[in-house]
Amino acid sequence: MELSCKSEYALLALLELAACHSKGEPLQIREIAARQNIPDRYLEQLLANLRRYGLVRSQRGAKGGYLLAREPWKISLSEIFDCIEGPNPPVAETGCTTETVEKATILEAWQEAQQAAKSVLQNYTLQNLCERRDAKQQLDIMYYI
Amino acid sequence: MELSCKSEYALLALLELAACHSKGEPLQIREIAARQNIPDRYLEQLLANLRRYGLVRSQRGAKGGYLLAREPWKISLSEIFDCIEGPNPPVAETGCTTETVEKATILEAWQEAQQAAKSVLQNYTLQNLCERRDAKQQLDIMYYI
DNA sequence: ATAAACCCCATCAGCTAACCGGGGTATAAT
DNA sequence: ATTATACCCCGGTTAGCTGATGGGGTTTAT
Repeated sequence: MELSCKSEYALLALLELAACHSKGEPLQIREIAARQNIPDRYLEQLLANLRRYGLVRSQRGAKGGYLLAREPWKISLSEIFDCIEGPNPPVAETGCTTETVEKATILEAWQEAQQAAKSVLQNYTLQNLCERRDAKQQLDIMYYI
Repeated sequence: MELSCKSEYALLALLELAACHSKGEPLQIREIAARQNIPDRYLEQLLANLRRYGLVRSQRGAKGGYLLAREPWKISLSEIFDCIEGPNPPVAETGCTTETVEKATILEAWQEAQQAAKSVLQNYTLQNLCERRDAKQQLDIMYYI
């Protein structure tokens, strides 16, 4: 399974917001886009989505921008993926009885695997990710010397 | 993550082949397609793929068809997904150094989650799947009575 | 020889991801 | 009040993928 560009953009943006979170001032789309090299008009859509799902909040007007809606340690990666990748509720009565026994069996195994992946993502918070990034950055500096 | 139609078809076909495996005679595409309600021309392509990757073997000519290349307990679901979903080697130098520290960090977490899913699928064999299907079928009969 | 079955290649419709653009609206600063 | 800033919403475009179909070959049992 590939990590979609979309999700990567969202994660990168949230990582930036998490870094600014302590100082309480909003960060602008254009600033985030510039720092992480993301097409800004596209990022706008993604952030709008994250806002609708309550992961970030926005401030309009001059000096506006985006902020995390919660502390970075209260946002799991699982939630983020659900927001971005998730708008697929039209499952429409799937799940009740999946036509044939074979299909049901296969689906069960598949979902078990997906649940395993989700569990991992539930245990990662934005905070964790920031810390890992910082650690990586330190390592890079060490190697440079 | 959605289970692709493609993968489901392949799994269904292999499930049929596994059921016939003990009697050693090949099973025809059209027969599999009919039993599992799969477009036969499409299934043909999928089986060809599975053959190239050595999961099944084919017998040409009259009375021909497909057989599992190995015993059902020696084929993991992970392998199957790799064959079907897997033809994505054009990663092209990705993985060496993923541009920015942030991207690398994100990718790491993502891959960790994917690995968790893969582990589940590695522990499932076609045999397991057959058994679970049989168990399910018994249950259905019980309920019917 | 013939028919059954696989083999290979090409094409197509429909969908989604990624992206771009236009015009509207709220807000801070002057 | 006016203006500049920045979010907001809605739509269109393009490339690539998925699921599917069609045509014409080759192998093999009978």
